[in-house]
Amino acid sequence: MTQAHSVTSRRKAFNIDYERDLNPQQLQAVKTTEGPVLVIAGAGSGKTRTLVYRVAWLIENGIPPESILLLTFTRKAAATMLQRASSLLKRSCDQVSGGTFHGFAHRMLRQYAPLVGYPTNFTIMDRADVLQVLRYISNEMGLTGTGRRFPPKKTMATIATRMANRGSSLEELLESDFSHLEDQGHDIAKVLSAYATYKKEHHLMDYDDLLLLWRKVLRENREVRQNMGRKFNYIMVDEYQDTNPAQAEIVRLMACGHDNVMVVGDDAQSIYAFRGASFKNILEFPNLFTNCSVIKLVRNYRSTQPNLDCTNAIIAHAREKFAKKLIAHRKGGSMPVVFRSKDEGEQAIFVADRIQDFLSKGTSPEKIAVLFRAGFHSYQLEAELNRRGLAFEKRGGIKLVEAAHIKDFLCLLRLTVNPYDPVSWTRVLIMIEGLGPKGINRILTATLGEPDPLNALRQYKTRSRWKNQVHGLASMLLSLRKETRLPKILESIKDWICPLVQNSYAGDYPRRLIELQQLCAMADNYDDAATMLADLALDPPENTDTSKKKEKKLVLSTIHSAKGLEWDVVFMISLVEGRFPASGALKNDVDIEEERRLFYVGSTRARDHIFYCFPSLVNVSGYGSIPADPSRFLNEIPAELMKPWNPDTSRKGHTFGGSSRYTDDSKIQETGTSLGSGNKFRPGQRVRHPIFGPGKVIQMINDKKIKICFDRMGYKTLHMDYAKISII
DNA sequence: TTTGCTTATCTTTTT
DNA sequence: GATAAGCAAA
Repeated sequence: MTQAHSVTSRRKAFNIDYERDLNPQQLQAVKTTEGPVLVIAGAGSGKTRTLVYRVAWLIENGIPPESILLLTFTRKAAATMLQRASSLLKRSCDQVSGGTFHGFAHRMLRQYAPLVGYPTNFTIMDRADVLQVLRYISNEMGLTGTGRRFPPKKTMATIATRMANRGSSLEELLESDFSHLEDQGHDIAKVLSAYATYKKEHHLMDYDDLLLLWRKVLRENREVRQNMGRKFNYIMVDEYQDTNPAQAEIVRLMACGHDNVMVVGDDAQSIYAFRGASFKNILEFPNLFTNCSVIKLVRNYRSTQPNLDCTNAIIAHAREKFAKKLIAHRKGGSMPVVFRSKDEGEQAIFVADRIQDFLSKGTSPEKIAVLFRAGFHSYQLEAELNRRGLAFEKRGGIKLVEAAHIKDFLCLLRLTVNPYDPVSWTRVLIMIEGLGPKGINRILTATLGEPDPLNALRQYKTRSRWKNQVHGLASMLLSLRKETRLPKILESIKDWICPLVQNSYAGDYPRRLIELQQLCAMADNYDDAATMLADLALDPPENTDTSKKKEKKLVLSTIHSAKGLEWDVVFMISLVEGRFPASGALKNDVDIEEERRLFYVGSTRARDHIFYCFPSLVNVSGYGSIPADPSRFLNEIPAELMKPWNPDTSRKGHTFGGSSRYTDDSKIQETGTSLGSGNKFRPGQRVRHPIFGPGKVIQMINDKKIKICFDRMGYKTLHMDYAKISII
């Protein structure tokens, strides 16, 4: 190794007892001084602990903290680990670099972007911005008029991001994932290329650009690589199973010259395929780094054996065999509970009842979590909890920065960094009364092409009534050019925007004002606007409910946002086909496999108690209550490994009966079919199914059976007594 | 041209 | 149950 630091000097200086706190495998990982290491760590196996101790160990042995880089899935995860390391060492670990791939890439690009033809004053577009730009471009190209069925902008965004993250070509991608769009490939390609040009012209980057451009810098500049290699001697990556090929290559390039890379992850917990990640990446690691040592952590310190028996059963059904069986370190434990409810309302009541049980028995609220597949699955439960006055914190829901007035504010701030950003201009200008899309378009075409858009706007000639306001805006932004103190900048922006916010959100102006003040208060943590904006875009704070009390709350979370966390009590709700596995995943096996891993991730979050809940009827908007089958994943767990909720103590009636599996007896027939049995359907007709979405009738097989080709799922034969099919 | 109103649509998951 | 698109009126 080239840049080794002496590792023998100051042993035992801090008296951490590694042997006592870690098992032999963890110890081996912690004490590896050089070369690549792959740590395959099962759920609850103490991988965070391993990383924390490794940071401590390296520092204790004389490795300068600033030469350690810790990449994690969220910024918070990095911060937590460094905090724990600090308390072990009894000294600050602040100098250790930590954060997310995107955040790190952003930091680097602010320095190196010119090497790939970008200015350093670029701004980051969030997802909503991307959608807006894509819509704008499709409109400009005349692809969205009535009668033309161009893929919705969401699909376009998905196509773009998958191409970027997987590194596949448009043709490959359309063939594999979007076969119904193949004949529109030409138009899609045109939009995508216009999108790329647009971003470059206006100094904008989306999330994927951060990664790809940073990779490009590394690929093309030997000096930068060597710099990185010298600067960061030890690189650690957590949740490596959720990285994509681009990120893997970035790691490879940054480890230039020393190969001191340790990646930690669990192939069975890979749940970000939609973002280009694949569990195969983690298995590829030894090919990327030769002489890589592989360490496996299989002992589970979190859960009890009855719980792990279930999770082992779930993952045993995976097509790819993850040769890992979790063995509980803790003794005892109770069996997972299954509860069938009549509908979602009853499910909410059940969960709320149980939560109150636990609370009254002394469990503190922050040790309880309710997990679900998608954000909206918890709506009914949220209502029920509110009714009972139980405070909760929802993760993976609407973020503070997604609120309209916050966005307005941030767009204004973005303009101080990048005055070429039309997305922000549009958002800001539309606030001015009397100024609409057409007017804005005229302004932007006249000013954005100029070398100095702000001055151009200051001198923009018009006789419209909004003239003064627009000029005032330009003057305000111009005056901020000389201001380097971030708090002052935010203050000016707030002064400008407050009257307008008051105007357009008259009802809850006070609340919004408080949130804006909170935002301004965040300025203390940052040196400049660009850093603050990047941080907010890449790691948005959850909506803090404006009550600044640090009250301990129970958690409602999507499973994705629950990654890496644990609770004493976990409820998994709405475990029915179409919800979990999600309807969009029913079409192919690969997606089902990912759903299964997701189910596995959810189940392994529980320390002591887990409740699997499923309603017999689910609400699908526009269709009312429709019958739903229990999730296939529940059926994959042998019945004897779970116990039904004891009907005696539950409210009444609707618990599932006896030992029978949750199959067809559950089909509850509500109000019959939507359209009766008459031959209302004809081949060629466009129809819609509440779960499968839109499709085309292929054939009426007989009175009761119909064959439909769904846009998203392909061919299905449905029974008309059960399926609620409507004409569109 | 803007704005206000009505109607349709659709809900994975996230850096 | 939010939000975008579509249409009529100011």
